Amino acid sequence: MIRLVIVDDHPIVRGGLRDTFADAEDIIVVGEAADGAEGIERAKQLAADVVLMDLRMPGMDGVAATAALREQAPGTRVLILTTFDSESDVLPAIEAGAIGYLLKDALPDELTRAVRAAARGESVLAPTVTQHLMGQVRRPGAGTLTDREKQVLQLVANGNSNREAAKALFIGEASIKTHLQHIYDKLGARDRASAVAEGYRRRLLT
Amino acid sequence: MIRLVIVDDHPIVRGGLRDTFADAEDIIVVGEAADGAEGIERAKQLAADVVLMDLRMPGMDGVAATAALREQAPGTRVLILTTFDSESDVLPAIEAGAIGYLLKDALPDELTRAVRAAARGESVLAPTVTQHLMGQVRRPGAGTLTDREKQVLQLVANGNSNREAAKALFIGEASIKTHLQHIYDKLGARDRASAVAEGYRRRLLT
DNA sequence: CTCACGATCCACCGAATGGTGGAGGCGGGA
DNA sequence: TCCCGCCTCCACCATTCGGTGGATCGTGAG
Repeated sequence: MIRLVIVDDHPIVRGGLRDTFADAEDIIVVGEAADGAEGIERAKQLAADVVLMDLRMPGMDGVAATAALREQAPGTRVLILTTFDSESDVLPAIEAGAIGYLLKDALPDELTRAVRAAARGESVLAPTVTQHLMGQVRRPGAGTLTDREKQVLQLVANGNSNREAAKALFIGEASIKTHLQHIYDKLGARDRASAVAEGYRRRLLT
Repeated sequence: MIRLVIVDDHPIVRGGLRDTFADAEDIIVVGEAADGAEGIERAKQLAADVVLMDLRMPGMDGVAATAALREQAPGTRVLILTTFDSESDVLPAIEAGAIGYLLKDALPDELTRAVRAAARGESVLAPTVTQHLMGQVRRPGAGTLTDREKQVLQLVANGNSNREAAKALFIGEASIKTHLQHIYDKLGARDRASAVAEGYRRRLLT
């Protein structure tokens, strides 16, 4: 019998999931939670085998909760179930130790199979998620900005010219230009506008 | 008896909603659909009183479906139920003729009450949505980009130069520059980079 | 009909940007 | 210890961009 805990801030989604697993005889939903912190508590208390975790939640989000669970309850598998499959969501979740990543448009049947696979320690990924992962390994290192580069990009996003950004960081204009060149390389951007766009897509900017 | 149709592309959400309304004796879920076009069909066929509509769906989205329903079945009330409450989602939905706008973190009880209100022709808005609406009436016009301007901004965000954007839209480079000037004015941006940033913050860009 | 608005286009100018190819210093990990 | 990544800075140049002040045309609302 697989002991499952559902973590999602939407009551409606929790209801739908509970319903889905009602039909599976080998899966029992032992608990629910509406945010990450609560989810960790439930998973530990109830000795969950698998945690079905949403990523975007108020309070402690899914990534943080996943990482915490990996430490505090290494035997529990975390299966991400979310609406989004952007690179910026997938990678942190996998790094945090999620064993699988599904999208909410998954059919109930896929879901139960994924939970069983997760309980066995197997990885289940939605097809589009696989794409993102492959894209990532092909250019290792690329795509991660240094702290300084993030600062520069943020200043540029806020409408600062190179000169203004330089003053703000107490460095020369030339350095800003160099940082920007590196940012363009890493993000695959052609100019500051597309770099800012990529920054938002990858959630590097606010 | 209120005849309800549920339109959402996530089977899980549909299940949860069906469940929610199973307890309400005066509401009967007569149909479901996974996208806007299907939703319109169901609503017309089944003479729905209220349609519970998600905004973000593959194929025909919720806004387009809402607008179409207002024309083809004026007696049917459309109640938006979605995850997002950003200005760019709320306003088009209201303009398209939705009678209410709820978020998916609503409690089951709120949901049934909202459906009853919608059936009576009353407007129900989630509190945060009300904020957005109020914010909008205070500065009319400003902050809303025209379709063309959105296209231009998207192209710029994707790294196109003015010349490239012009070719893509089959117009002159001068027009791109004019559009950009208007975009800067409306968004309070100084250059294309900050305009793109504002575009993402206001969820005008993908 | 008239007005407002959106979309299209024009010219000119200074300033900013992007591209290239360097350079040195500094700190952490192999 | 040495190497690599990161941050800093330099010069030169073509291209692009932003600012300004116009203009015409079509459409839909009043």
